[in-house]
Amino acid sequence: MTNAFVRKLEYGAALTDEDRRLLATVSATSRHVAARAPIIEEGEEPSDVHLVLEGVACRYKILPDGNRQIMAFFLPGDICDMHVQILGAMDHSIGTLTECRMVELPPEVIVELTANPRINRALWWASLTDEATLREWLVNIGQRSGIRRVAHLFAELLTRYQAVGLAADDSFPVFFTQEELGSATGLTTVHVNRMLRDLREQGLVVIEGRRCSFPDVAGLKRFSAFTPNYLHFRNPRHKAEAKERLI
Amino acid sequence: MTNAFVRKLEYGAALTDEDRRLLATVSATSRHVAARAPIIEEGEEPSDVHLVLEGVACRYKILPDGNRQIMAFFLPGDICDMHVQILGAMDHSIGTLTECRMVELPPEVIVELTANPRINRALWWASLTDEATLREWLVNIGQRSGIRRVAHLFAELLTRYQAVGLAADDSFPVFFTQEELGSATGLTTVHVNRMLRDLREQGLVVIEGRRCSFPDVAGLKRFSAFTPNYLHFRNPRHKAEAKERLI
DNA sequence: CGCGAGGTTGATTTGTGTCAATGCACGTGG
DNA sequence: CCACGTGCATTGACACAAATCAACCTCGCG
Repeated sequence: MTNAFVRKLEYGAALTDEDRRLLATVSATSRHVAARAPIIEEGEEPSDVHLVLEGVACRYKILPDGNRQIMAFFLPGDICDMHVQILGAMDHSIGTLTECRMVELPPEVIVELTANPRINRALWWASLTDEATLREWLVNIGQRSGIRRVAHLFAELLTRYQAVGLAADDSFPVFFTQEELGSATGLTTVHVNRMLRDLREQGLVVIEGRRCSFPDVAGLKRFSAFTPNYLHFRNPRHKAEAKERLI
Repeated sequence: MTNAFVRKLEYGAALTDEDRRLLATVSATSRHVAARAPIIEEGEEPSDVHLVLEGVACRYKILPDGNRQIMAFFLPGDICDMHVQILGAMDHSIGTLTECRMVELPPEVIVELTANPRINRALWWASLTDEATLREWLVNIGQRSGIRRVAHLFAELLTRYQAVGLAADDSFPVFFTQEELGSATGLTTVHVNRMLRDLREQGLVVIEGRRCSFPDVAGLKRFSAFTPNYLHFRNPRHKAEAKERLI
């Protein structure tokens, strides 16, 4: 009865069982999307809100010279384009990386969801953490060396996968090519390859089969100066209790 | 009776005279803030929403090694931290660059403003364009060479100053040091200095006295591949008319 | 008048990009 | 079932953009 979407929103508000049922209901009908398929493209006017239940999608822009910058990875539970319809034309594109199971929420459903104060708060929380993640990516690309950029991205991805219960063993699926990793970190494919070799030699990252695992998570986080505060994965019940204690 | 805040929100919704009066009223009481003064710091829990009427502030993060990444410039009319209170602790800091005239909007006023559907829409629009600007900064730092990064930033700043009626003559105040420009573009001070020299020699940027002006705006935009779509400065009245035509 | 913050310039180093070749795994069709 | 093609990973040689280090300049201001 639960899915990654519900599990993620738990961090945004203290949901009731009824809230969970509503969320499970609206995300019950999902469709399969092939790998590397477009979802919405720059210039289009979006109507439905998209949400990833399985697989990975991304937000990106393609420059005149053909280079692309990936601006976000959407893991299971993530909403791709909440609110963008207010702006009219899309200023970027969204597409899948792997095969995905996705949900399309029409405007009426969004209205229904936001009418519920706890769900509304949780959706807000999700939007705002997405933006905080974007800010951290800017810091990552703007200030860190290539190897630390890749390490930091991995630390973030692991933390996010764990938050929705999909990385209990400190590993997540290899949903990316090295070229895509480069597009996300502002590095070339060749350089990403070398940085991965260095990280492997340092015992921080192991890529085997279709899994990316981390034998020394603490070391990875230390090396990349990763602090999870920007992801705001604090249990909302604790928050509420903390507030009560103040009164 | 109008100020940069009202002028900016005009782009977000078709405001009525009454809306403008309300906006002017809530932003009537402003306070002076010194240059390089903190507004909110990472870790704090914000309550009021801050808004710049005159001068320039910025959003930034300081890394363990002391480097800082500037993630946004707040020009006159810009809101610094709408909605962040939902997340609890700030994951970044906000501070002034120049002397500023700022408004602090307490939660009750935000409630009053968002109760008005047009103003609510305009505030949403402002948040979403801020996020779009952040995305473009990521593209800028991730994909463009140093000189184009600086040029693109200038093209954006000029466009934004013009949108609030403060750059009729294709120039805006020099609100930054070269070090700050470097923190915003992910370059060192020394390199920013050289890029500015190159831009001057190419006739694209002139910095004289306290003004930064652009003798060849079209050339600047072409050189930096600047397209203003992500700023979403389309007059909402045109949008409404365009929709009517479709019906 | 002298000090300090910010700007400018040169010499040198280094991280990352570019170009090019090779390897490897996997799927497909003969 | 093998041969081939294709997409992705890997490696080396080299080029270049940007960082670093260091000195000096300029100008506003106490």
